[in-house]
Amino acid sequence: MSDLGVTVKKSQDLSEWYTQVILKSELADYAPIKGCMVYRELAYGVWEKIQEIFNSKIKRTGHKNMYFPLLIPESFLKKEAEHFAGFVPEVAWVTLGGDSPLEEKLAIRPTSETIIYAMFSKWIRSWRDLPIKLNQWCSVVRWETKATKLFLRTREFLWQEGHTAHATKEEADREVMDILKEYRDLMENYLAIPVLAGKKTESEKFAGALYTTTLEAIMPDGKALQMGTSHNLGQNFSKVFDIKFIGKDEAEHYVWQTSWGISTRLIGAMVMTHGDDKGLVLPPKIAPIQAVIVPIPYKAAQVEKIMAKAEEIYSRLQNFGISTVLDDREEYTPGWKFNHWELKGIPLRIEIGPRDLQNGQVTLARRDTMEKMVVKDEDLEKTVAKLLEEIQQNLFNRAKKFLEEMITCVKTYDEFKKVLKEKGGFIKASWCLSSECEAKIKEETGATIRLIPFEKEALISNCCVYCGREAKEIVYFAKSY
RNA sequence: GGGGCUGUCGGCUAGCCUGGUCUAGGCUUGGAGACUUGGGCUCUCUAGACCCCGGUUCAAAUCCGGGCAGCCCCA
Repeated sequence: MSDLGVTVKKSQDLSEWYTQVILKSELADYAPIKGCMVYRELAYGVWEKIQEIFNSKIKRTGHKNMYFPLLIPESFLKKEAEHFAGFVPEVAWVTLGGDSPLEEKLAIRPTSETIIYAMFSKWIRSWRDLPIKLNQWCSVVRWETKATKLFLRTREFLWQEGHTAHATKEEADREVMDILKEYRDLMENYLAIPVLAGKKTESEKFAGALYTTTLEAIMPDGKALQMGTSHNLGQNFSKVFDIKFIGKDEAEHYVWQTSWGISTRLIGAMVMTHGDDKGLVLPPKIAPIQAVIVPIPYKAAQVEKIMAKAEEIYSRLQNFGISTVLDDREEYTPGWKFNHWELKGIPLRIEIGPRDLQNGQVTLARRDTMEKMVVKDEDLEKTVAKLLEEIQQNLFNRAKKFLEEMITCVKTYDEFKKVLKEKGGFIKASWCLSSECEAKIKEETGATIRLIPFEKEALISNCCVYCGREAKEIVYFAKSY
């Protein structure tokens, strides 16, 4: 095999495999600026799909898209102390305008709470102005010092940040959970990545939040990946930004706020979860191209007839709502094209050659199982649609099975360390709620509490896995990206 | 945060240790053409590189220092 394709096995060296798959499939590339990347048409196409799906979800529930400035005055960022402390180590600053120093330096947004809430205080007067539910699609900058990992750790990345203001805590609580549910639907039913849902601990919550909820996935190397978070900000920001309204009771109240986000990280998770030794595998519902038609034009056979058939199939599938490409390039052989589209993860390949033409059939090959099959010409649309659904389901089922296998219950700290070292994945254990135990475990093993599950489960042990004192909660530990 | 490794045509690499015949070799890719086409065909012609800055030296891809970029391991 030439090095056009991926030269390492996914199971051998996940990190090298991951980088190669992304570069060689032309999903993305390194930019000539440290820590920055280029989202090429395939990655951006996937991102547009995510935008399309999520936009339609939040528009149904009355959220509006807006756009706020890239630059945030330092004084805004400083207003909420915990928030500032959490973000300042990785903020990039603008200090010059042309040659002259600015009077107040400006942060390139690491997140937009402060600039948005400065506007909220101007816009909100009465209970009739509530709730405000808005969202923005933008990029943010966080000055990471650790090694770049395409999609997972870059200094600039694309995301969506939602911000809402409500009259009551209960309403904000509901919003946090509603969004988390939509995130989960996007991840599981579109990206085909199963997730665990829960609450973050005090030390892992968003800087400035009352509490943070999270969705966590597991990667093939047993490390967890945070897929999305939804925060209840309480009144922490409304108090410092003075966001007040006159309630029905004619008294002044501070609003209750939420914020939530998902990023292009999801694309990295998708690559790792579904990809194989041949390259990317895109779930059909998120694939910018769902099917590719490769004609097999033997010269002895009637090339024109084969090409005409290929074009006919192309129109039929497009009309049926299946995003299709006809690869009619003459300079590449069919074998070359097979490899090419497999590397790019296109879920379904359709071959049409002399044999198919003669028998009134077409040949289909699925990307997830590499299975080839023949289908009667008249059944094409129906079969293709059905196969795409099957592929979608199969990818999810496969990933779900893996997630379940990667959850291990432990009772003792020795077991904990052994499982973490030998198997990885999520480790379910009892915990006493003390942040000292949490910090010690992190220090000694590198594992953090990824989440406290929403559904209360019976304690595995009555004792905290670290200190042995009375346990209060079941939590999921893991090493993470 | 700490430690280690790497940087040569678009991609993968040879050369570096031991400075000079390096006018930098190969494979692949790109371009032109021919021949092919059910799993990365074959052939001919052609294009293309020493990461940047400085130092040592008669002489630097090669040695030294710094920068930039990437990767890995540990915390």
